[in-house]
Amino acid sequence: MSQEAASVLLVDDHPLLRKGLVQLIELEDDLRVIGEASDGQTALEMAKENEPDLIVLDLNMQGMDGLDTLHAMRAANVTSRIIMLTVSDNDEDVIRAMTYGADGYLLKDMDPEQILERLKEAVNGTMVISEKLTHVLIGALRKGDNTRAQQLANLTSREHEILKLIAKGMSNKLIARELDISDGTVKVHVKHILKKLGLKSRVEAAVWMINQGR
Amino acid sequence: MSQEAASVLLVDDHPLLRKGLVQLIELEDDLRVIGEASDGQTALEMAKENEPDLIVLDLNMQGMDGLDTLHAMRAANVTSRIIMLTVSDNDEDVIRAMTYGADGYLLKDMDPEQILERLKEAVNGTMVISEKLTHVLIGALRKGDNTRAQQLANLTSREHEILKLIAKGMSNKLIARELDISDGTVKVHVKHILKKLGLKSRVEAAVWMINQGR
DNA sequence: CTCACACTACTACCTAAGTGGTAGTTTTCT
DNA sequence: AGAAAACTACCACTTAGGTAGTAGTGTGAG
Repeated sequence: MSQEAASVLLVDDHPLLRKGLVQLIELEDDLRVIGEASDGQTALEMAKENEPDLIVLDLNMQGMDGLDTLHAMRAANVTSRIIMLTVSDNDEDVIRAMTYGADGYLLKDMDPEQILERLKEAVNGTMVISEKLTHVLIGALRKGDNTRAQQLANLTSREHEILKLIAKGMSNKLIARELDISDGTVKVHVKHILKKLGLKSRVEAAVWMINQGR
Repeated sequence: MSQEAASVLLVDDHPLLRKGLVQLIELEDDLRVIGEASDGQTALEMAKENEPDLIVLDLNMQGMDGLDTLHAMRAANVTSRIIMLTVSDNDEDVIRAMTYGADGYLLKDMDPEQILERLKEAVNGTMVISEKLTHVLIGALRKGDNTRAQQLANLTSREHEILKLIAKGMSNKLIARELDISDGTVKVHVKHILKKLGLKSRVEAAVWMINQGR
């Protein structure tokens, strides 16, 4: 597939982890790190400019998180292969990442050798997922009735936004002020959120969000 | 201080991060990695056997977490310098780590060069703390009145019990049933909890508990 | 023993949260 | 263009949550 080394962009807000990845990747002649970013914005810019063959994207970043960044990149027609790398084996995250157009999802606690191998596979066009996570996808593909991930996926972006604020402990009034809408409207959204998630109160929603979401 | 290189034990459940650290440390002649562990148990055993000069300990590990490991090591009379390394700049964690006998507390999002420098300082006996975190300690040292950790310690066992149930998303009525008391009484406890923690609602309490507690 | 505190319970009151319905506007999909 | 869904807003209503004060019981410290 490649006469020359594939270009790789690393995105992670932990310099230490980037360091580990760089070292790992540079062992491989087929891969060459052409850039590093520690946040979503710069990652997006670099991706648009350089169109690397492969982007390794951390899910848990401050500010614009990994999913947002992924979303933004695909919206900006970045065609690079994008692999999510994360500590979390959270169901929601995996499924969202895949629906947002990720080409793979790897866990940081994998063996470095395995990670490297998967990255090479990814460049060659294979979908790569940690073994731990394949069952999640299988579950998600079972006719859409009760998967939590689907429940969450069914939330509108507004609802999701509000759910995140609830998970910060904010009251309807505060949320209303934050989003510049009436608190009655917030109540409507909260009602829908609770219904869609099958929960009984904002407290349950907050707990659910903190445990599942991010 | 040292004719020969100081021995270092790395403890982190992310191989990738360990890789980054190893590379970083091996740049330095003064430091030599003599072991790696991915969990608390083996870390403890290795620490007891080898008594390394320095132990770099991740806070967020599965199973026995970093604080537990630290605690266990000190209980086993491990005299090595122990530096906590973590993503979290959480107040509780910092204070707990220091009271449990950590010699330093560094954040993973620091510059690798800085981290390395701090590790060397630590070997030479200096207390090292990320700058971001010094203010936390200052706050904690201000006559013991308002530290979060102490606030939590000030909760009665009943209040703590109820706080945990709130953090599961339970309503006053459910909690009352669970504890076999009236829901009015639960309200009283909740009021006290909110007052002691300086929070405004059970939702904030739930969020706080989930984030701080464990 | 006495004092302090935790735990319990109750009343009364007020605010926040959640439900149900209607309805106008914008966005998105077809 | 037209249908469907999202977002907004309002009203009316019920329930849950939080505050304030009083008070009885039990327990542990001094």
